[in-house]
Amino acid sequence: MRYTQYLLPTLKETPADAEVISHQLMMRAGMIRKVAAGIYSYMPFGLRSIRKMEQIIREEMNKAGAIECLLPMANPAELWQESGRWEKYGKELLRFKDRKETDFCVGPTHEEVITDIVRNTVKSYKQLPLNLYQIQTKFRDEIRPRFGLMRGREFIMKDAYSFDLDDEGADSAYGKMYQAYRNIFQRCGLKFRAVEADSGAIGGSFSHEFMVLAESGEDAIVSCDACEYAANVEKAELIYRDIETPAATAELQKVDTPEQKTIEAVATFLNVEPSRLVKTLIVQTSDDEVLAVLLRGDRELNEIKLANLLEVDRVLLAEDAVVRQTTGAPTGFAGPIGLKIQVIADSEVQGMADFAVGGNAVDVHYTGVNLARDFTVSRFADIRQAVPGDPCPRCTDGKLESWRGIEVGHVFKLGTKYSEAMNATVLDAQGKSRPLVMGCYGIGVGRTVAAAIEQNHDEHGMALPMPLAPFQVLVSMVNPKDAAIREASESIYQQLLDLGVEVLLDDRDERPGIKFKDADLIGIPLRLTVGARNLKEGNVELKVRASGEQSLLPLADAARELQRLVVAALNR
RNA sequence: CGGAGCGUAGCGCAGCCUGGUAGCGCGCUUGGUUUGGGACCAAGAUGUCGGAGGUUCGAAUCCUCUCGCUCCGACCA
Repeated sequence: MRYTQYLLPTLKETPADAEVISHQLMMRAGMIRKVAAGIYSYMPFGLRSIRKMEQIIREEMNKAGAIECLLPMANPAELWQESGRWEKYGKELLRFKDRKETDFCVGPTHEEVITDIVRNTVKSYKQLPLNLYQIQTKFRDEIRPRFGLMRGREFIMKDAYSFDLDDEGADSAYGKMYQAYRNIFQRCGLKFRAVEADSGAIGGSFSHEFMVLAESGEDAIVSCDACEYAANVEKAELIYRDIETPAATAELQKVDTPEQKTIEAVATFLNVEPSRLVKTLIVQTSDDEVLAVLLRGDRELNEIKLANLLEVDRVLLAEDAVVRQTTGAPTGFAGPIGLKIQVIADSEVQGMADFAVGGNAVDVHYTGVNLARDFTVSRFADIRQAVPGDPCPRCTDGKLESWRGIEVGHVFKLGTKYSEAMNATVLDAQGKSRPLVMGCYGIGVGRTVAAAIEQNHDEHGMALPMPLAPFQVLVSMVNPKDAAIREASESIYQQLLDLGVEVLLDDRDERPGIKFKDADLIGIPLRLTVGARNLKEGNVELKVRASGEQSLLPLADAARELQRLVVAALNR
């Protein structure tokens, strides 16, 4: 491709509304343009990366035995009513009516459509196992789209759905997808982790998220420094071995703590570490139950763990009025002593004695508090957020480390939720009708490209790895008006095309500075500079974008050498 | 949906408080000089000042309504 015949509108300045690096660079490198909040056009240069990502996914999915199809964006409400999600999905589901006033939605995911197809076409266990996937544009009317392609409303996603006769088959399908995902992200040259994730309301038995490690990641994950364990903090379990409650040595004492509402303030006031305090949170469940939760002073509640424990959709911190009503004191002085509601404590609290708690009255706390003697806990459980340094729940000597990650893929076992709701059954070998056991597997295509940029950039621009780069080689003619330079550049360009290398020829009549700045910005992995200086000696200059290393190549060998480097980088 | 802010040339912004002929930098066009890290000179083009209504002799500027966008929070297969 010749630059002068291409559309590659680079921006010298960073657009004001781009917050994260990948968004800024994708805008500046002319890869995307915003059309509306969370909705982008893929410009030619950006589309090339997107297509490469799709192709890698396609190849690995096919290799894993999945079959590509393409489902409609417009979904009839009927199907969504059948699964119950027309009501449940909420405002994120973009709904509309056709000319006959029939309700439709734009598919944010396609369990309903695929299940409908399978129930109508798959009747026998002999047709199983089956794994269908598509790469398609989805729409979710996110409350708050942000970070460019990272969290758009309209986005390209690969989604796959597996169908099996039984759990065993479904587990095997899951395993194959897990491995395919590892292959995909490995091929993209990404540093990533597969982490255990909360399967949420879907209630599957297991679920993994694929996280690209990046500072700007929206998710916090932990991993063990000794074994393979890794999990989203939402999910990360904590295990206490042999907890014993120490004997009480202190007397229960009421102390005045004027205006000391936060754990920090109380700890400083009482001159103890926050870890010697027990904090009491008043929470409200989605079923409107109010209960008290005890945590060590320096810990955070993991609301998802608590919701799962209580088997409710979600839990929230209670509003001030509710706190006042249940404890008799404003927020900041809640304590377990004398409370009439259910008290749930984090397991860690079981190992504490002689601690301090709120007094359920303005400006009052208790010290020398002990379990059992002073109040009762109805249940101890793992409900706090994991932090770095916590012991690994899987091995004996590992400690947890924490990272930020961008969720680029999610695999999960669905079970029979949709097949039962939508009556998707097959006959087994005994002639008995059984609901299909399903799994679903997503990859955010645009998000993965964005994540790759987050992981591969410097102050001058992006440096996408070879498999995702829009072009493999940039041939930059320093001065197109110089006949010798022009001739040499054109010759190499032609040779590279003949060798099947994806090459962009910068044939613009611009000053070298502009060309080099643009080259760094758009980050094509290999840059060949053809300039008078080296050409006199019969050489051209190679610069590797990512490492910055430079070398001279004889003009005659340049094309072949570049091809070799491209192939090597693709097969790394 | 709660809080904050912004809409003025393709991009980045000033002007608004205190109403009076719409500006700057970059980019763009033409000509010339220049050519290894975002050059220089000269001449030019480009605006429903987000939209509607109001106040006023006169509104980018003041008032009301409205639409869009961004950030923080809540939310998130």
